[in-house]
Amino acid sequence: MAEYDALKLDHQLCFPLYAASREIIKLYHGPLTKIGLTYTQYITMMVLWEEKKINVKSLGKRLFLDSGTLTPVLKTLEKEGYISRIRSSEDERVLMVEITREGEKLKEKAAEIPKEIGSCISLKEQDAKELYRILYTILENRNSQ
Amino acid sequence: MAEYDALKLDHQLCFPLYAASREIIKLYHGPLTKIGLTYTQYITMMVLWEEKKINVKSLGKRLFLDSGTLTPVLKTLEKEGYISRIRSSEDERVLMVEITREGEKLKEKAAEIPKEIGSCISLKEQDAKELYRILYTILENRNSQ
DNA sequence: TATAATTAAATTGTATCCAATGTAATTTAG
DNA sequence: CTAAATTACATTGGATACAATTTAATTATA
Repeated sequence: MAEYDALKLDHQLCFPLYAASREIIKLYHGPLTKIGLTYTQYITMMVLWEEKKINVKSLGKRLFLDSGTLTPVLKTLEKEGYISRIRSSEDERVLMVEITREGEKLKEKAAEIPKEIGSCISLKEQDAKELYRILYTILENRNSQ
Repeated sequence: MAEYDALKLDHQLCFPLYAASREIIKLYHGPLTKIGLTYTQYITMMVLWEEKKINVKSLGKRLFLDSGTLTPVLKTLEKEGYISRIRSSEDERVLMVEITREGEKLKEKAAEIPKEIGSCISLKEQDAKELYRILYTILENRNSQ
């Protein structure tokens, strides 16, 4: 009478999600160390390479991270010279984060990373697309709640 | 001439994986706090509810975690009385982790958690299956390298 | 308009993660 | 047999994550 046991690692969706996420992020360690970034700093810079200027709240919504995580990351990136942090004059509560010339230059160094990593993840084109689609349905659901 | 930019958050598979993973794990915080576990402790206990006894290396392979992460987690679980840690007599390097009576009892308290969480993740049955399958192809690929 | 409620960041405290290194036990080679 | 290599786990140090709280600014309301 082998009944179904929901408390098995293999029966949980959260676990492969958690494990695969960390495994993939580990792949970034080498390439990112070469350009002196951590993964969190990297995704933060990706938003800034795209937006140029953004406040902490919007950045947090984009990255699914709160100020508890972002504040120290942003302070480090500022110290490295890649961004500047300036309070908004219209609303002193708001902190604007803006990319610097140095930050822009860093993008060139990072240019090869996506390709480099992509070749390490052996997923069929169709599976990669499916994965991407399903993950975003989860995220959209979350961000709207 | 808007050329494709691989360095966009939306063009990376790693990011939704990382974000979705954390979002899902956050769902566990409430239910797990009620029974006094963290997420890492929870997945560790899941392996032990299944295996009863396992060494640190095998546990780490199962969870994709190394001793740097597991050692402190296991010490905490031992202090709570849910597991015991005993060196193997055949090979003194090996540490065996075994579930206790208290640890077994904890499983009853955790029994409702999977259902509770499942209802929070609004994924179609088919998508959940696909996600599961694709994540495991990534993990199997990793664990064999 | 005062006061209450809300909001945006920062801070605090706890628990990971993980790379790198250390240590002790065991195996392997010469 | 014995030095070298390997293995399993522990330790260390740095960087997150995140819940909870605090602080300061702004907005809403009585």
